[in-house]
Amino acid sequence: MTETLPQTESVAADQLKCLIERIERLEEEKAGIAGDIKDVYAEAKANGFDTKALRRIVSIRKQDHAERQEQEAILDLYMQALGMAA
Amino acid sequence: MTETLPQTESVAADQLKCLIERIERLEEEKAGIAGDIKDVYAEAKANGFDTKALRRIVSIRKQDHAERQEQEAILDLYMQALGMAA
Amino acid sequence: MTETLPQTESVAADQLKCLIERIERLEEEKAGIAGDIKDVYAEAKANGFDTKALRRIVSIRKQDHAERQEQEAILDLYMQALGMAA
Amino acid sequence: MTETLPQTESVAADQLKCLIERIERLEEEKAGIAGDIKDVYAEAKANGFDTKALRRIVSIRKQDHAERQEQEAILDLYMQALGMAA
DNA sequence: AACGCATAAGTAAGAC
DNA sequence: GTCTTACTTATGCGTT
Repeated sequence: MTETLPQTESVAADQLKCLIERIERLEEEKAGIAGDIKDVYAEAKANGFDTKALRRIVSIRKQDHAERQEQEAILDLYMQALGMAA
Repeated sequence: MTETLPQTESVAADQLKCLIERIERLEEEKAGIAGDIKDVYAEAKANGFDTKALRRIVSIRKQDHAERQEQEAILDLYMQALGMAA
Repeated sequence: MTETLPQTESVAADQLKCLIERIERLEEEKAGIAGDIKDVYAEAKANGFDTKALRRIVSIRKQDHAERQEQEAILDLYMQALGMAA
Repeated sequence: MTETLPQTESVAADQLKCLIERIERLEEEKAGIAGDIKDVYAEAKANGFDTKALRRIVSIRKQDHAERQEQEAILDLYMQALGMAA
């Protein structure tokens, strides 16, 4: 990118470079945390816990209970209609 | 969990609770960063960049360049065999 | 691929071509069925059903109940430990 | 669903049941075909093909070739701007 | 026409 | 070492 090119192009290039660097930095951080999570599961396993069950609990707790039950209403209605009522 | 249960169980429960809380805290952080990444892509889009192409660049840069070209070779070979040579 | 190349190469190329064509044919079929499914949801919606709830029912029913409850045992144990018993 | 409920509800329930059964039947078919595809890849692998490259070829062929090159152009442009020109 | 969601593909890790 | 399973990414679809 030299001075023979229109300025707008080099500006866009700089902008692009900057965006990508920000993304890459953030992805690094994310990967670091993912590694930490893995470590916790490994530690749990080493202490005799079933990691598969662990993951399910985490997953279940993740569903926001408010929103979940909001949907539950419609769901229950349909399930009753099908004779699937719990 | 009352005093009628063996002590070892309550210890395990405490340990479990602790593990799960650590995981949940880390996952929150991870989700936060994922959100930040999304924001950067949104910003890029708002500035007229093609986010799909952006993602491809990030992805390409991620791959170890040596290993990348190794794959490219196999791919080219197959494509030639199919008469799909670029 | 001409007769100046070793025969084994052209054989491999034929084999490759054949494999790919089989895959492509199957993927076409699969896409056709996916389209049919979409149509059924559209029809359901046209009859006043909430497609989101519909999808959830289908999803719930998909989990093989036997295997699901098998896992449920461990899960319940852990949830009790956390004071999350339903 | 007994005669104490309004007739419209039981009609809706029947309709719903029917819709769900149709969806489930189609999803079964779809899963069957997905299995067939997996088998073809397995066969390819057994014959010494690199399945990863295979998948990429199938994927590439899927894209409308015109649209593909359109994307390639944008990508090249961005890569040049970053000094990543191949 | 653009946004977010939901499914589907591909990738990488863990179990047997 | 293979094979499944889980996670991540990507594409396409429905909605607004």
